[in-house]
Amino acid sequence: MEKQITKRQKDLLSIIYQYIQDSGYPPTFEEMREKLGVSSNQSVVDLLKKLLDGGFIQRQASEARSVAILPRGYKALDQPSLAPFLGATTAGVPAESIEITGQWQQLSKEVERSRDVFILRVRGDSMMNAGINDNDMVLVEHREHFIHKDIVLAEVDHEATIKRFMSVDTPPYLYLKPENPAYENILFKDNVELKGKILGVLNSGTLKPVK
Amino acid sequence: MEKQITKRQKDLLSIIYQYIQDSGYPPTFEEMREKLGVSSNQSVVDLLKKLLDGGFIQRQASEARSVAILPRGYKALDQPSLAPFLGATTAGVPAESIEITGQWQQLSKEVERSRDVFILRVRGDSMMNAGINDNDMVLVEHREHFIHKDIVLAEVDHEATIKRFMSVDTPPYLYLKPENPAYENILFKDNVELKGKILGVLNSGTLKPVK
DNA sequence: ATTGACCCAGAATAAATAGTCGGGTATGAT
DNA sequence: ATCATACCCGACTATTTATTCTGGGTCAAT
Repeated sequence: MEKQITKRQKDLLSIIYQYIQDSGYPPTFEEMREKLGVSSNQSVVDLLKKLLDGGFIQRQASEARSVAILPRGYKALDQPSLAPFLGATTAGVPAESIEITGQWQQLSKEVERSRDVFILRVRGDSMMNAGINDNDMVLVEHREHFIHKDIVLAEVDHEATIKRFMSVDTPPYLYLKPENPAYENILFKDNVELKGKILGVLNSGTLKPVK
Repeated sequence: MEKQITKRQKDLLSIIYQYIQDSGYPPTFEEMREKLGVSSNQSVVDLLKKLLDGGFIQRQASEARSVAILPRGYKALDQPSLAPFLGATTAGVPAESIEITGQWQQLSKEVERSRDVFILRVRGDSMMNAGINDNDMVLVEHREHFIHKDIVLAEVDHEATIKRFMSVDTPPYLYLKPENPAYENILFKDNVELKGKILGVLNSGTLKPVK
């Protein structure tokens, strides 16, 4: 059983989160102590230790303002994670043919928990029959699971590409299909990884869902 | 004429940006000095002063790791601005009826420079005939200028609301029109400010442009 | 009743960090 | 020529900040 966060730990975590939101950088021990409303910074030391052990935060010993909130910490706060996720998101997409131009991050817990979306610029015309053209910007959602006919961001031999995911009950069962007859299907081997689902195309101020 | 950023200043700005991306918090003078490849931290002091005067960064005197990059700094770097913009963006939208749930940020410089988009959750049904319903999430772009029939985010008496912007050549010339007969038109007086244009609705994983 | 998890007080110490002083060089404009 | 600007050097000081120490308290579970 995973260690649960306690009330007081959550207080501190929230203080750290708010401070970073407000100022752009983390608080000092003294500032945390003050906001916690205690008179000893030993309390801060103790609580930080717990948060650290619980995997809610990370920090560099002996370095000022070096605390950062980890994904688990954001989850404990029911807060969306913003900038800290950028690195993680883009790190998974070592694209040559696709240029990473931005990101968008999901938010409210009610609608779609753990939404994780980013934006790519498409290079190439392999999906033109699906309305995705060279130079288009597409909105991609990180996913683990896909269904038949999803348009997916795939990594083939460490090259990022966009194709339609096909799952049929005759051989070859699973393959990637370009929406352009000039290109060939791609069969699933261990060199194929699916990274996300294309939700829509962004162009000239409008957002068009893909089908 | 605005003060231009110099090569060396841009170097430092870039170092700060990268450091924050990597670690989640800003660097110390010493770290900046090292990355700049100089031997005196006076150099860092000088450069930071210039960046400060130029409006590229802000910081708290005598506080460790207190530097933050301002919008102008991001622009100088040709970088999209992420978290730092959240505060600025939301600050302009003191909404009661609309809950701010997130933001989406700027794309590539080539396509639409200075794009500035965020996400709201709609409260109320005054636009239901335009396909915008209670609880929907909408994508809003900050704008200064609007054309006839744009669906806009307006602030009326400091209350945020979404309506259709109407510009006709008979009185009352300019007004806001709800897409729901149960509501009344709103005429333009000095209590109305337009904040942005609604680009589309986000729901269950798809993005539907509004018309 | 005792233990351990959690939390707090008040201080002292050690280390990291920002800021200062008094220069120097090179470049381009007036 | 001299001035201003941008940038740099090296050593030093002042302040902020993290850490350690010594000693508590409560409360729930064993």
